Amino acid sequence: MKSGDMANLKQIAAELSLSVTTVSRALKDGPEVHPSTVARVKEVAKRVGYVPNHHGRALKTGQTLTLTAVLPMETRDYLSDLAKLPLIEGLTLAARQAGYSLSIYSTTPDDDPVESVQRLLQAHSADGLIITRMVSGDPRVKLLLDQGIPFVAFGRTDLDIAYPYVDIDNEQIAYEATRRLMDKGCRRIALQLLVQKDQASATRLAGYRRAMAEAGIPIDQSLIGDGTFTMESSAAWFDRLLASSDPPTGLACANELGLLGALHALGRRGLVPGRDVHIVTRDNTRLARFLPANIGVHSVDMADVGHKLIEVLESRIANPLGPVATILLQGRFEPAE
Amino acid sequence: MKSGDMANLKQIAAELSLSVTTVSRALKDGPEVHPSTVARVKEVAKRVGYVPNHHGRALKTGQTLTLTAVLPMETRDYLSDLAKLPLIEGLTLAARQAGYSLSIYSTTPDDDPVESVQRLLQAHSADGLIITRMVSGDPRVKLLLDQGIPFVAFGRTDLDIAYPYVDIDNEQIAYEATRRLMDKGCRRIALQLLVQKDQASATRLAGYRRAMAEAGIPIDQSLIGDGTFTMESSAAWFDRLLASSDPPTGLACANELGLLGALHALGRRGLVPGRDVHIVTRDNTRLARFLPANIGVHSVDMADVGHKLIEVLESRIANPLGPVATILLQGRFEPAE
DNA sequence: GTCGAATCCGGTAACGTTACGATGCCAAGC
DNA sequence: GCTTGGCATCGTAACGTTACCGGATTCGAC
Repeated sequence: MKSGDMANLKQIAAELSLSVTTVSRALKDGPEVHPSTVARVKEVAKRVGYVPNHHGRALKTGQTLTLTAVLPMETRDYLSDLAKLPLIEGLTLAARQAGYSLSIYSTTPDDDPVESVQRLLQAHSADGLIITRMVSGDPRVKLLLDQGIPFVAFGRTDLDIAYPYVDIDNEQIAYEATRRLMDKGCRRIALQLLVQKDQASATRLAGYRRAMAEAGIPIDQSLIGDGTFTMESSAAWFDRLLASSDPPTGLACANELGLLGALHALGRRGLVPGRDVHIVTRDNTRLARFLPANIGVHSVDMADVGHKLIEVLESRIANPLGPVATILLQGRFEPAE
Repeated sequence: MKSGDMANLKQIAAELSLSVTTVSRALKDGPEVHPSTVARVKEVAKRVGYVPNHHGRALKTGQTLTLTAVLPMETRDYLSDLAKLPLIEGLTLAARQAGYSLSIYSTTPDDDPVESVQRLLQAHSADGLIITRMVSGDPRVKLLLDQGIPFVAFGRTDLDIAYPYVDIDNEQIAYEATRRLMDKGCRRIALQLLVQKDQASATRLAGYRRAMAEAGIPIDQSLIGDGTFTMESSAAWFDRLLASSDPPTGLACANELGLLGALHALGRRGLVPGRDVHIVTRDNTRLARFLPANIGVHSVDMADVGHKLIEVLESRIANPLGPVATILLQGRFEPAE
C-alpha cells in the first residue's frame, strides 16, 4: 500500500555496518560520534531520503512536535469572524518556523468547550494547546493548569490565577472608539457586542462605560448590542435601533462583519455613514478601508497575534514551570479621512 | 512533567488481571472476547479516562488518523480569499466526524509547492493530503500518484491522468455571469481573474470566451484582469479600466475581495453599481448580499466543498486502487433585486 | 469416553525511535 | 606493566499499541 518503503535508521545502519544507536546520534550531531562517521551517515541518509518517523520518536520521547489550536466555528452563518483567517495563517506559519506542525480543532456551538479540551489533552496528540474565545471564569484555564498541559490563551479572563495569554487591549480600544465618536459630537452612542459571556465583549463594554462616565453621559442599555452574531443579526439589531424614537448618532462596531450588517441597515433607510451616523469599527483585515464610506478603524495585525501566541506557547513548553508570559497588544487607529 | 500519568492498556489489564491483548481487543469490541469481559474492561477504561495513545497505534498500524490540508497563504495582503475560512471549517468538521484530525500546512509564496508536498508525504505524518490551488500541468498530481499517497485535489487541472478531485464549475459560472451581464445590455464586459496560471482562472476565462463568442462580441484583452490579487490591486486594475477611453459597462468579479476593490474604484469616481456599471460576482460568504449595492451573486457552499473533499479522500484511503471519484459542483445564482 | 470445534484468553514480537549502561580501544601517566 | 581516562561505538530495553499464533476450557456429538 504505502509504496514508499520508507527509509529508517535500521536500513542506514545496515548499509554502513553501524549500530542503529550510532546512526540516531549521528543524525542529531551527537558529540559522541566521530565527525567522519557523522558525515558518512548524513550522506547516506540524504541519499535514501530518510525522514525521521514521527510516531516512533513521539512514542519514545513523549514529544509530538504538534500544536493544536482550538477554534470556535459558527455553523449558523457563513462567516463568523474574518480575523480568524489571518490568525490561522499566522499560527501555522509561526508553528512551522518553530518546528511544529499545527492541528486545527474546530468546535461547534454544540460542543462543550471543557470536554473538547479534556479529550484533546488526553489523546496526547499535541505538545501544547492554543485556546480562544475565553469566557468569564473560563474553566479550561484551571483544568489545563492542573493537568500541567502547556497552553496559551488568546484572551484574558477574570480569574485570579496567573496563566499565559496574548490579548488585545479591547478595553482601551473601545474607550478610544467611544471618545472618537464623542469628538464628532455624538452623545447617543451604540456599542456592538459579539458573543454573550465572551470576555472580549466584557472588556469592550468596560472601555465604553469608562468613556461614557468620563463624559458624564448616562448609559442607555438599549444601545448596547448583545448576543450571538452574524451579518444578519447585526443588520437587524441596528435596524431596530434606527427605528427607535431616539436613534443613535454614533456606532462602535465589533468587527468587519458587524460593520457590514450595520451599513446594510443604514443603506436600506437611505442614511449615510459619516453624515447621519458616525461609525468607528474594529477591522483587522483592512476591509473597512475599502468600503465606500469613511469609517474610523482600529486594527490589530492578527498574523502577529498568531506569531506571539506560538512564541508564548513555545516558551511554556520549554519551561513549564517558569514565569507565565502575558502579552497585551494595542490597536492602531486610522481615522476616517 | 506530563503530570497526567496517562492511563494505558497495561494499567487497565493489571487492574482486571487480564492481558493487554484482551483489553485491546475488548475496547474495539473484538468478537473473541466474552461480552461480560468487554463490559468490565470498558467500565474501567471509562473510569480511569483511558484514551488510546495515538502514536503507539500509529507506529504499529501505520495509520495516523490525521489528514493534512496544504493551503496557500498570501503574505502580501491581509486576506487573500475569504472562502478559505468556511473551507477550513468544513474540512475540520468533516475530518472530525470521519475520525480524523486535520492539520493545516500553510505555504507561503516562497515555498516550492512540489517540495512542500514531498516533505509532507515523507514524514508519514498523515494518511492523506488535500491539495489546493491547482496550476496548469500541476506536477504534484503525478508525484502523489506515483508514490501511492492518498490525496484529493480542490480543483482540476489539464493533465491526462485521472485523479480524485472536487471542483467548482468555474467555466459554467463565468459563462452564466457573462450572459447575465449581456442580458443587462452590456457588451464591454470586464473579467476579473485571480492568480496567474491558476487553473480556476483558466476555466473562468474559457467560460467568458464561450459566452462572448456565442454573442459574437470580439474579445478585448485589455478587459481581462490578470495577476496576483489583493483588494488594492483589484481597485487599481478597475480604476485603470474606468479611466480608459472606452470603459467597461459590465464586470464579472472573481471573489468578494475583488468585488470590494472594484466597488472602491467605482465609489471614488462617483459611479453607482447597477446604474453605471453592472456587476456580477462570485461570493461564497454572503458578503456581497450585504453590501449597499444590487449585485448578482454566484455562490457555492464552501463548507460543503470541505465535506466533499474529506469524503473523497476517505474513500481513497479506504480503497487506494479503486476508481477515482470526481465531483463537480455547480454555483447557485441569486440575481440582483 | 473421546474427539473436533467453538469460545475465550495469554504470550511474544514487532512498528521506529531514543535513553542508558556497557564495551572495546588507544594513548598517557605512574 | 598496569592503571586511568577519554573516546567511539554497541546492545538492550522501553515507549503503547496491535498481529499472530498458541493454549486452555467447555460443549455437543459420535
